[in-house]
Formats: sequence, C-alpha cells, structure tokens
Amino acid sequence: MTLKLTNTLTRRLEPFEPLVPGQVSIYCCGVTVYDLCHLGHARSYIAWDVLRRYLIWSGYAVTFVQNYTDIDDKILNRAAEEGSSMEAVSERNIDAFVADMARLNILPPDRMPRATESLAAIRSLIGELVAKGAAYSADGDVYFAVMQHAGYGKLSGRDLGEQQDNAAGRVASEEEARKQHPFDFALWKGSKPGEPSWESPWGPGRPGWHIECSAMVREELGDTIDIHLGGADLVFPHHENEIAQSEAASGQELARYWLHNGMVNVGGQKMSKSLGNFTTIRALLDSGVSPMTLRLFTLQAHYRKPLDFTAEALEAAATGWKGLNAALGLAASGAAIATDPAGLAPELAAARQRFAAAMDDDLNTSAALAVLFELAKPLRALANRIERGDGAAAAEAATPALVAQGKLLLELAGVLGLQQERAAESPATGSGSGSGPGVASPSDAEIEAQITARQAAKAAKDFAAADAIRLALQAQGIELIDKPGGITEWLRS
RNA sequence: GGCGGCAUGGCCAAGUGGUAAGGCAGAGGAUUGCAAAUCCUUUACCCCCAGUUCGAAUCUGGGUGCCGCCUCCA
Repeated sequence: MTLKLTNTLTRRLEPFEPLVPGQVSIYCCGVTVYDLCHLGHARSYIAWDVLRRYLIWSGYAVTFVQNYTDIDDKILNRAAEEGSSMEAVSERNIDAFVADMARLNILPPDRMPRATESLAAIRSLIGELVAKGAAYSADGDVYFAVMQHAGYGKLSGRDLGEQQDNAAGRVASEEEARKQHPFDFALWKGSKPGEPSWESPWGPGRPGWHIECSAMVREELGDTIDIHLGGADLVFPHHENEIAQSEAASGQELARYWLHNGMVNVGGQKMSKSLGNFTTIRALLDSGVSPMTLRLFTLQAHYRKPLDFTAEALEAAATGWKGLNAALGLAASGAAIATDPAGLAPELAAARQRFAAAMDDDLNTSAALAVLFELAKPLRALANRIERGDGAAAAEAATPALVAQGKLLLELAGVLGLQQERAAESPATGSGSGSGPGVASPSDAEIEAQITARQAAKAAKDFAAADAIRLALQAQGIELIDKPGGITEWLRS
C-alpha cells in the first residue's frame, strides 16, 4: 500500500510519487510574524509535522522548507503602534514562533528563509516576469498581469470571467487605478514615506506577499517541488497567485501536490485574528494544557476537516492523553529490545500494518490513533497497577510480548509526534476554573497538618471527622487522594 | 451571486456498497471506611425525501442546515 494524498489541484485522492524516488521536497507557507501564533497555526503545523514524520518513517529523505513573512503591512502597523521597528517586531515574534513550535514537538524545518533575506531572488524573479511580459510596472509598482496567464484559477477553481461582477464592487483606490485588470496583484510596491524599502529596477519599494514564496521555493528547492502545504484559507488568492508567478516564469509546474488543512473553528466560526476569537498557543499551554493534549486534540480529527475548539473537546483530549501517556511511560521504562519489524508477533505486525494503512489513507490520524489506544490499553492498565505497588504487574510488564508492544507503541506514537510527558497536568482549560482571587490558599504546612489530623481520625474510625477535614480542604481548592499504604497525596486544583 | 466542503450516539470523531473504529462523558460491577484514582463490562441503524442495488451511513437526484474562500489570514 502506498501513501495517498488529497491534492487540491485535482480535488482527488492521488497516490503519492515523488519526482525523485526516495526524496521529497516540501514547501510550507509559514507565518507573518506580526503577532503570536494561535491554535489555528498550531493545528496546521502539527498536521504538516505529522506528514513529515510519516514520510521520514516511511523511508523518504525529506527536505522541508518553511518561510517567515517579515515584510508586511501588519508588521509595520504593529511597529508603529508600539514605536519600534519592523525588525524588532519580526525578531520578537520569530523567537516566539520557534519556542511555541518546540513546545508542541514540531520538528524544525530544514531551512526557514525570510523575505528580508530573499530580496535578490525576489527582484530577479520579478525582472524575469516583466521581461516575459507576464508583469508590468506602473508608477513604481509592478503588477502581475492575470489575464496574460492561461490557467489562472486552476487551483481554486475560479473563472475570471465569472468573478468580474465582484471585482467591480471593490472599493476604488489609487492602487486599483494603476492596475490593468482588477485581479492583477502587486509583485512590487513602490515605497511610501517612512516605510522600509529596498532598491529595485522599478524604484525603491518592497515585495508583495505572494512573490516571496515563489522566489523562496525556487531558490531553496527548484522550479518544481513535490508538495506545497498551507491552510485552506491560502488557496485563493495566495497559492493561486504563487502558481501563476512561478509557472509564468519557469514554464514548469510549481508543485505536484497541494495540501491544505481545515480551519480551527470557535463556535462554528473560523478562529482568526480579525474576528478576535483566538487563543494563542502559549496562552493555552501556560494555562496548564499540555502540548501533547493539544497535539492529540488536533490529530483526532482529519486534517482537511474543520475542527471545532471547545473546552469539552480539549478536556476529552486531556483525559485521553493521560491514558496514552501512562502507557508510554511504562513502555519507555521497558528493557531495550530489537525493534525489527520483521520479528514482530502477528498481532503487533497487524497493528503496525493498520497504523500504516490509516496513515496511507490521506493521513487518517484519527484511525491511526485508534491503533495507538488499542496498543496502549493493556500497558496503561499495568502501569496503573505498578503505580499502586502491584509486584505481579511489574513482572507481567517485563514479558517480551508486552515489552515489544510497548516499543511498537513508542515507535508509532513518535510518528505522530506524541512524546511521553513526566509531569501530570491540570485538566483546567484556562478560563477561570481556579479558585477565586479572594480565597486565601492554605500553606503546605497547614495542609500537611490537616492530613495528619485526618489520618488520626481515620485510625480512630472517626470517619465523620476525617471527611469533614477533606471537605474543608476541598473548599479551599485542595484535593486529597488516599493511596494504598495509608499515604495521602494532595494537590491544589 | 460564484467556487469548494461538511451533516454519524450526550460530546469529539473514523468508516465511502455487506448489518457502525477510537477517545471523552454516562451506566453497571470490582476496589475503597467513604471518596478520588484505577480496572472490567456496557450504550447508535448514520439530517430529510425519492431512487439504483439481493444489500447503502457509504452510489444517484432533490431538499434542509452549517462552514470556508471570493479582502489580510494556518
């Protein structure tokens, strides 16, 4: 069985065959670094991280390039708001992006080009397009002539003729007046006072958004790449324009497979900065949700479908992750054994096969996760028995069959980027689930004293008193958990 | 208005012709002084209507509802 992917270009599920056998070149549209990333970005980059890990696991040599858009109106606006510079805003948000991705266990791209460092490639590409008559300069700007390019609209399924009416409804602007056709888009924007600009044959200015990707793809990976990735909201106009620019210049197909991920929704609506309904990755993680919970949450749905972000669904993922994590912990502690796939027991070989079949089917991570949960089930049970001091369970877990099952679980979880976490997480989702600010929390010493008192009450079989202490602490946000052997643990909720 | 997509149990979500994966929640049981945690067991006929077929959640037609893109956006 081979990997099949839904190609936006054809809207069909197609067998994946790289241009060069055994090698895959991937370009992923990165972020515009004007602010922190939110859950929509997390979902997208987690999905593509899984694609990449799966290709590597399948034996491909993958080259993964992802850009930073660090020249943009939004960055300039942000810099103006805070009285800093475009560079300062970009640097800060790039650092934050790297940190957020690392927390989510997303593999760093092989190369991360920036628009500000790709000016030569951008100017050269624009020059080529102008020379070929695919683009024209107008008053310091350079525009791509959409009507000159046969095939414009092939990715998004648009017909320019049918789009005319809408274009007529657009707000007229100076820029619109310079265009030969309303759908023409800027490759180069003449500089405005006070804005950063670069020299060019068409006068000082800065590149448009779409051209940077075309230039970077060509510079980093060549005229034709295997896979181009991005959010579904980039299909039009960004990717459509990218195709037009690149293909007009090179005469070659830009990318053979176009993959797009579905949006993260909140209350049925797309999470976005402009709607203001977003949660940043770090706000969520800092609220106590573990990175792996977020990963599991996004991977439970198919990458192409919209994913509704709700507190309930996140909590479900947190609980699910807890179980998987326990199994992974036990597996990781198991003796090191050879993981030769050929030597697997029939049931494990079948599980591995089902996992691969699921992933081959357009990255069906939901079905792949079902395999993980099934593998994890007995391990999780043993892990919990061991935690309770069950010696027999430890012996059971050490049997070759279960150790091998654990190794397989670790391996497959790794393909999804799911990594064992040591610290327990709080199930809180960050929106005021803690105790109110007015309630003073007791000190550790006070809690310990209460626990000692309760143990005395229990020893005296005065359960009413023992329960009263537990309830009192509970009211202060302290939860008591009795463990075997008379040990009582506690945690602040 | 144009283009594209989705509709499966209380919630999330797989399944694209042969009588519904998985996770969460719920229920019953075990364990516990009681809880919590844990373990075991268990819960659906697939938006509506009409077709195709021996047989459809799965194909066709119609309807309803929802979402994305058409402006920056993962």
